[in-house]
Amino acid sequence: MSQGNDSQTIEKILHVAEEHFAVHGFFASSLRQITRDAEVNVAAVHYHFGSKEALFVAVLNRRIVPFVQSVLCGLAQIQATKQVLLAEDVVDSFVHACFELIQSEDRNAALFSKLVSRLMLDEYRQFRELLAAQNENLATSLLAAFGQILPDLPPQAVRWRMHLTLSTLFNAFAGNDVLKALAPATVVNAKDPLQVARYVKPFVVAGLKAPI
Amino acid sequence: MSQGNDSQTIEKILHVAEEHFAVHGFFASSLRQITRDAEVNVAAVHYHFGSKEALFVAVLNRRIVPFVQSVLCGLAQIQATKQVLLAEDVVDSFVHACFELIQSEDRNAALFSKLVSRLMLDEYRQFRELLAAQNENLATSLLAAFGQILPDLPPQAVRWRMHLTLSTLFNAFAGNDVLKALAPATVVNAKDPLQVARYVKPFVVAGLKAPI
DNA sequence: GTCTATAAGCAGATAGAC
DNA sequence: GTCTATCTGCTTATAGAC
Repeated sequence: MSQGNDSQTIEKILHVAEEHFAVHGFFASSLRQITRDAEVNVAAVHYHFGSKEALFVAVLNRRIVPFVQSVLCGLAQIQATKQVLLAEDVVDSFVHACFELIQSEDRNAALFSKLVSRLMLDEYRQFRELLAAQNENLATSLLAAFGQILPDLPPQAVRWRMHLTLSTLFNAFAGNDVLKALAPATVVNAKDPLQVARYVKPFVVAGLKAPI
Repeated sequence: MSQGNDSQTIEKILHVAEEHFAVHGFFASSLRQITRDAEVNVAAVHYHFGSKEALFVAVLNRRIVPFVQSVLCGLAQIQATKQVLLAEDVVDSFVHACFELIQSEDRNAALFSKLVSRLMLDEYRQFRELLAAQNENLATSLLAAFGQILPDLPPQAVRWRMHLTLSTLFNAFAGNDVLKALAPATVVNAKDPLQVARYVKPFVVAGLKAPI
């Protein structure tokens, strides 16, 4: 019990760092700005986490475990009550997991999608390896589920449908907006998760069930 | 005619900078690395472009103008021969424009999708404004085209379908791969544009035509 | 137009007092 | 566990010789 109020410090750092990493990315975020906003000392990051990279991994790991569990639980529940798994079911369990993050008390939990979008885009190899190690379960279970809902497609096509579905969902919930880059006048409200869910669900479900 | 071989220098800088910005992002790229790889002097960037930000804008502008023209020409051609515009037509004209970049002599042209993906994700406000000014034509024409192929949907839903379609297409051609982040074993070959086109086209066409 | 040298600042990381 | 002070290195940008 030799610790002081370090858990507060750790939480404050994780909270602010998550925001900075999600909004500005890993390289554009600086520990100095993060610790200033979190109102902790600069040295605290190195004391508690060891390095900037280790802090980034900690930020990701805090969200990914509950997220994966949420998706897998949702899938298991549906599979227990239904005999035939539908495309809608898989998409719903994923969307539901996103909403659990969004409606969490910790409002920054909603930034998880944006962090995952960054992992897709950037060349964070060292981080990917860490994540991949933790998520073989999710990928295996999801792939099995996608195989069930698309029994007529060859394995390669099933993987592509899964890839496109997850990319589209993560990017949609990340609140990214192409139209904003192309023409601000025609913008949609990509930041509102209720809107996102309403419009993205029919889109990916239809994409999943598309004929070959 | 007082210029020496400056056009070569400018081209070399643009070429290497595009690669660095697309792969590592704006902030993680440094002018020193870019000029080292381009085998030009560090000061050349400031002499020819003025600043790192101005270089980034120049890199984007070099691709966006021909891309927009390509999409709009494709659309106009289809509209000239057909009376009824289909979802497939709009997707095809977009995919075709991506392929023109990919099959260009300048192999780095293919990185354009990755750059746009970054613009969606990152908070490059100053760059967005510059791009938006140049692309009102594209957005207006595309929105009209999407309205034609989805006559039964309310305007809000049409904007969302367009948003989801363009996001999915740009991200797909960017070669990003969620599965790689989640589980390397189940990976698809997201870097091969032929594969991308083959699997993304039916996906987004079905998403576009989804019932409400 | 190209180059060197240098300015001015911020980054991550660490040592050591308290 | 917290803090200050500092080290080392890299960044963008510029001034001025050639």
